[in-house]
Amino acid sequence: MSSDIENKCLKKGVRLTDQRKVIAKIMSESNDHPDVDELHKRVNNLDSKISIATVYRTVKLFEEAGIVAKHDFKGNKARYEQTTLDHHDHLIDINTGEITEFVNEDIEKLQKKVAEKLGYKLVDHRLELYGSKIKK
Amino acid sequence: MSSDIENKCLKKGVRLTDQRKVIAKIMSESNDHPDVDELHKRVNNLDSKISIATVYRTVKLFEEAGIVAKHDFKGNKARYEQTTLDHHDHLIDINTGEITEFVNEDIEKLQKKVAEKLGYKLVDHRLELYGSKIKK
DNA sequence: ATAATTGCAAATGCTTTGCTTGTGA
DNA sequence: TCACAAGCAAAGCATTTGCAATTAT
Repeated sequence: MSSDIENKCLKKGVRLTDQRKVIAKIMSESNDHPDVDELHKRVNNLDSKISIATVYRTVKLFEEAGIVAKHDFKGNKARYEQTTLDHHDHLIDINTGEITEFVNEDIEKLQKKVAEKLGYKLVDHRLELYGSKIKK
Repeated sequence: MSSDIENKCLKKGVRLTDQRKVIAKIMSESNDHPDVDELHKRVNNLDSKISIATVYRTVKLFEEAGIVAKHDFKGNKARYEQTTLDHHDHLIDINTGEITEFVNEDIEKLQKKVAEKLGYKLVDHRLELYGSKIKK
């Protein structure tokens, strides 16, 4: 059974090795935002011989192919997630590290407007909210 | 003549050494967002014996005292600026690296609202726009 | 066949730290 | 005086890379 990411690799002409298939499968199944260490652990459950160097190389390759997205949240190592159709930003729980995704079109529009007012074409952006859970 | 940052140190009870005075002066005079290497170079023009370790330690100290702000823009080393009264965000020119500061109250409000809707109290945030200059 | 990929260990780049000597309040 | 700070070099940490062996197409 080929994973979602595996199919994207085929489409983009990314050569599929056994290691890449395993990493693709793990990332396709992950609904969180694992860092390389965590990915390596999960990958090693399926094939314990895959090195962390290969995970680093593969994750970078996938990122350059637009298949996965890399995030450098505050004070942490890089974390990855499969690219989705929709654009979303992240809210990070400062106590637990838990990540919630959100979409807000109004903010998107304002960002574009701000950039244009300053004489720039908006190419990319980064919006992260850091908060603590409100107990009710 | 004591610098702006030097005064803040006095107010916060941060011990003032010769090295810290020099670093404070340099940062007070800087209107850009220098990284530690750049700060070290500027500082060494006034006192060539100040080590980069001291710059690292001092910049961290100032940050913890709320005197300077640290930014980790995409793909770069940490950069610093003196904290100002107003809160502002940054637009980074993807071609030149040039940084423009901006303030947008509407975006701020929306961020707070988004966090609350998700059950969080907004504690901190990060908003960076990346763009390329529009030629006219 | 053969250019690309892997695993390993060593190298990297930024940042922090241990230790000894120096110094501000 | 004496707890704290500075300078130096070594250590840390995440990530990248050189090289010889292996593999996908």
